[in-house]
Amino acid sequence: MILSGQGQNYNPVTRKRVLKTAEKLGYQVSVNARALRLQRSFLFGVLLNEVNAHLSAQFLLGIQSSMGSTDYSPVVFFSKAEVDQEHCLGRCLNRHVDAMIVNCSVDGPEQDRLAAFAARLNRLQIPVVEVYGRFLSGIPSVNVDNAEGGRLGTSHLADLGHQRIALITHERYENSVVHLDAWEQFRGYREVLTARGLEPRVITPKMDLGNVTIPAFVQAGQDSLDLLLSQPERPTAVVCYSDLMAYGLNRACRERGIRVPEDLSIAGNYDMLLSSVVNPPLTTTRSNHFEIGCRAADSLLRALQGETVGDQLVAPDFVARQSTGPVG
Amino acid sequence: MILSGQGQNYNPVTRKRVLKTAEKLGYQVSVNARALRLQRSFLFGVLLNEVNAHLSAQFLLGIQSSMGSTDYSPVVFFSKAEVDQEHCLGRCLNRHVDAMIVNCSVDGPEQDRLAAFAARLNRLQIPVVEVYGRFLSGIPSVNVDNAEGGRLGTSHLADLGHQRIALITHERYENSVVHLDAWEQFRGYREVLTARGLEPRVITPKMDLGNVTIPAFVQAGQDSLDLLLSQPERPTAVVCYSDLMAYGLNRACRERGIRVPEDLSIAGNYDMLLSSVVNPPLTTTRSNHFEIGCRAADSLLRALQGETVGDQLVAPDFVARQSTGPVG
DNA sequence: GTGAAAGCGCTAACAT
DNA sequence: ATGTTAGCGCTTTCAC
Repeated sequence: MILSGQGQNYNPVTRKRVLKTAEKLGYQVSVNARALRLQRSFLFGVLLNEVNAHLSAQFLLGIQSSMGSTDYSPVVFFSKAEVDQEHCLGRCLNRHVDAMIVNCSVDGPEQDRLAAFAARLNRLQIPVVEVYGRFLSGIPSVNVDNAEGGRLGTSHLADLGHQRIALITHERYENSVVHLDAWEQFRGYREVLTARGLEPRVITPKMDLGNVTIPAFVQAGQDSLDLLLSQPERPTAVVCYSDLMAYGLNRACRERGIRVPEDLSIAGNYDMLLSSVVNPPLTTTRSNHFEIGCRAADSLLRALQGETVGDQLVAPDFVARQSTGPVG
Repeated sequence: MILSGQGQNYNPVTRKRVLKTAEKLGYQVSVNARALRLQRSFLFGVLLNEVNAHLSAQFLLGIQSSMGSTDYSPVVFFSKAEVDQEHCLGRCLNRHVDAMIVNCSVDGPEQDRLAAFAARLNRLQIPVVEVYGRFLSGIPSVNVDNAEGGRLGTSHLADLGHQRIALITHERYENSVVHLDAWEQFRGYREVLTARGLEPRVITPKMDLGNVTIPAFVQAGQDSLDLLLSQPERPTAVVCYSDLMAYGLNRACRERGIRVPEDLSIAGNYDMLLSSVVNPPLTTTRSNHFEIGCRAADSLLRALQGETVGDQLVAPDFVARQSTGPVG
C-alpha cells in the first residue's frame, strides 16, 4: 500500500499521515517477509580468504558502497583453508544468497578441487564473481592488473635512466596458472624493457612455494642480493614481485653497505603498512581495494538485472617513495 | 515433519527414504521462511571499524567458529567514520538482526554522540556486545587485557635484570576514557615495577592525538629517543605502548649507534607483521583475535538463551623475540 | 483511489 | 505415529 514504495498515486494527505505515524512507531519493513514473498534473500555471500585479510576492510567498504541504497546486505565468511571454503559456501547457500563474491586461493596445485568448486558455483544459477584470482573457469572476475603493476615500476626505473633493471620474483612465475599474478607482472616488466631495447633479467631466489609464509618472502628478498651481485653486469635497479621481497633485499643491502637508492634502486609491488615505514620508504604500486570491492558488487547488481558481465581489471597506482633514484 | 529436526519419533524406514529424496533434490530448508515464522532473522550484525582492519579476519573467523553449527550468519559492515557507524547500524536493524557485535572508535572526545549511540543500542531489545573498547555504557564488552599486556613486557624486562625500565606512551594515557587502553597498560606496567621496588618512568613524546596516523606513531617512537637519553639516569630498557612506537625507537637507536638489545632493550605491544620482520625482530605482546571473536559471538549466543553476560577480558600472549636482552 | 485476499515456506498446535 | 491447518509480514492481483 502506501508504505510499499509507489505511494505516488495516493491521497497526499493520507499518505503523509501514514508515513508520519509509521516513523513515530519506528516501523521498519521486514526484509524477511519481503524476501520470502519475492523469493530472494537480499543477501550477498562474500567468501574471503584469510591470506587477504589485510585488504578485506577496504574491499568490504567498496562492496558496501556499491550496495549503497539497495536492500542488499553482505554475509561475510572468511576461510582459512580450502575445505573451509566449501563449508562457507554451504552456509551461504543455506541462506539462499542472491549472489556471491568469492576469493579463492591455492596452497598447492589442486586443480581438481578448484574445478569441482567452479562447477558447483556454475550450477548455482545465481550471479557469482571471483576476485583476486582467476581460478574458477566460467566465472567472471575482478582482478588487479598485475601487468600494469609490472609496467609501472619498470617504466619509472627506466625513466630514471636505469639500463640494467632486474626483476626479482619467485621460481614458478613462468606461465603458471597458480601464480598468474607473477606471470602477468613479469610480462608487464618485459614489455617495458623490450619496448626500450633493454634486456630482461629475472632473478629467482629459492623458496618453498608449497608453504609460503611472510618471513619466507623477506628471506627470499634477502637471499636475492647474492644472486644479484653475482650477475655478470650488475643491475643498478630492481623491481620486486612484492614489497616483502623488496624489504628483505633492502635489509640485505644495508647489511652489506650497499646504499639504497644511490647504489641500487629498489621498487616493490603491493604496498603495505611496512613499506611506508621502513628506511628508506619503498617505492611501490598499490591497488585500490575499495574500487575492486565496488566493481565486484556492481557486477553482481548488474548481473541480477540480467546483464552479462565480463572480466574486469583494476590498474594499480604508482607510489613514489625514496627507495628509487636516478642511476648514478 | 520429518525434515524439521526431531524426526526421531518417525518410522525409521519412511524417514530414511524422505531424507534421501530430499538430499537428492538438493533440498535446503529456507532459513528465510523459518525466520519469518519464528520472528527472528538468524542474522548477527557485525559493525567493524576500519582502523581495526588488520585484525578483522581473525576476529571474524572467531565469530564464525562460535556460530559453528548454529543457523546464524554474520552480516558484516565496516565503518570509516562515526557517521557511517549510525548508518551501518541502520542497515543491520533494517535486516532485523537478532544480535549485534559492535566495535566503536573515537577520533575525538565525542562523548555525546557515543552516549546517544549507546542509548540507541540499549533500546534495541536485542543482545549487543562491544569489542575492542568500552565506550558504550550499559553494553557488555569483550576486550584485550591491556593491563596484562603492560605487565607481561615489564616483568620480562625486570626478569632480565633491568632496573630502570621506562614506558613510552602517548601524552593522554593518564586516566583517559578515550585512551583507556593506554591507561590500563600503564597500570600494568606500574604494578610490576612497584611490586619489585622499581620506579616508573613515563616518557610521552609529543604527537597529534586528534589525527593519529601510522607514521605519526613511528615518528613519536623515534622522537622518544631524545627524551630517553636526556633522563638523569638513562633507562636500560623500555616498554612501548605499541609496536609502531617500538619500531620508531629502534630505528632511531640504529641511527645513533645505540645497539638493540645490548645497549637498550625494547619491548612493544600489539604484535603486527612489521614486528617479526624488522631488525632485530621485536619482543612484544599479541592478542588472540580469533578468541576475542569467539567470545563475543558466544556471549551473544548465551544472551539469546536468556543468560546475562558480563564483561570479558582476554589476556594477550607474550612474544619473545630479539629486541630485548639481559641488562649489560 | 482503496481494500481484500492469496500465497511465499516454514513451524507449532491441533486433529486424527 | 502421521496429517492438517493457521499464520508470520510482505507483494501482487483482483475486486470494489
